[in-house]
Amino acid sequence: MGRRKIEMKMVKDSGSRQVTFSKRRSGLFKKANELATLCAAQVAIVVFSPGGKPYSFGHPSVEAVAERFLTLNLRSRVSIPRQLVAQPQREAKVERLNRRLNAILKKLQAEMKRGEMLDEAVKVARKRSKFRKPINELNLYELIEMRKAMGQLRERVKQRMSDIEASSSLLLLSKIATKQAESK
Amino acid sequence: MGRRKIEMKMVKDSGSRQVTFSKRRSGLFKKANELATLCAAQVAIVVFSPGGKPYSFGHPSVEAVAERFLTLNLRSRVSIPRQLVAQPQREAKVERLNRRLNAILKKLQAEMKRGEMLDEAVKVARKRSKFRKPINELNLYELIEMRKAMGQLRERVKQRMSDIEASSSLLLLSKIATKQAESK
DNA sequence: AACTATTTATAAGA
DNA sequence: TTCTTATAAATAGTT
Repeated sequence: MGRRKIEMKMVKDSGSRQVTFSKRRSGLFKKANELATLCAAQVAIVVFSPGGKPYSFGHPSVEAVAERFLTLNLRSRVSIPRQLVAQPQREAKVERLNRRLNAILKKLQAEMKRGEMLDEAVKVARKRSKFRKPINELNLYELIEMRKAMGQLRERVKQRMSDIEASSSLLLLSKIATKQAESK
Repeated sequence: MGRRKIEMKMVKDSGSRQVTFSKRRSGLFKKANELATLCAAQVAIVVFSPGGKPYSFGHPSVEAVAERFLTLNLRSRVSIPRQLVAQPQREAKVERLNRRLNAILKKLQAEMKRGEMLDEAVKVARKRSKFRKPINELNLYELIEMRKAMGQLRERVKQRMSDIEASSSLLLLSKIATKQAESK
């Protein structure tokens, strides 16, 4: 989009790279703003320049978009044939599965609450920093702690998901195996 | 940028809006990718469509942007003061988040239970098959449906998890950006 | 920061 | 959804 076509590789000259970054960053944010305006969409962007400076764009704000997932309206999109859904005749195994899933969800919930605690910690830290500028040691510590807890949270949630997946798959496999045995 | 210039206001027709969103979202992500490639920059984007569907772009990934930033900027010479980890001084906003989270988890749980309904359905089918051997059309159909529904359920849960991860990371990033701005 | 020759994105249409 | 194409917009190189 200019006098010449350029290769899609990192611009070598550091001066040009900075100029390109500046132009394209503002182009990107403009596009993001247009997308939000034209489509009533919410958009959040965070960019770090090659020099490590952070820039952000948010419509209505980065925080609002990030928090929106909490208000996502879950609709049931799985269509289950009516005749399959009927008969609420629960047996022992179903009950056990039910209890296990509930337990998992409780843990998930507890872990999510930890995430909120971090959010809160950051707010407290931000308030403190108003009285102790520039950024102080305490805030650095907090960031590190936050990062650690974030990572742990993510790992634990991933693990939980793989548990759920594994048990679902096993359940399905066992059913198929049973049906095959019956049909012989 | 097309056959005609358009006003920068929300596209009224919902169909056109969806088309515009789709095209511009991919354009935005392409631009983001170019920015990252040309400038060795790190970029993270989260977008919600007018219909509420979340989309994300990250280079190298939304999570990695957070990770690398913290690694580059924080020296490892710290021990974390205990008092930082928890100050349960809940504010109204945190409470709201908590309630939203609980609501979502309830829905997630409801979806999980739907998965269990399938389990039950298979048992019903199995009982039926005792009277109609070998395996009948209905059972095959049921199995196929079950497999499909299982897969969809799993995909949805995965998607939800990646939404949560992306949003968490963005939230963290925005906080860090704010903190840096404050410290200047 | 501005200026343009070009390239790229995309609105409308199929 | 995907493609085509006329046109608007972004931008690479220049001043």
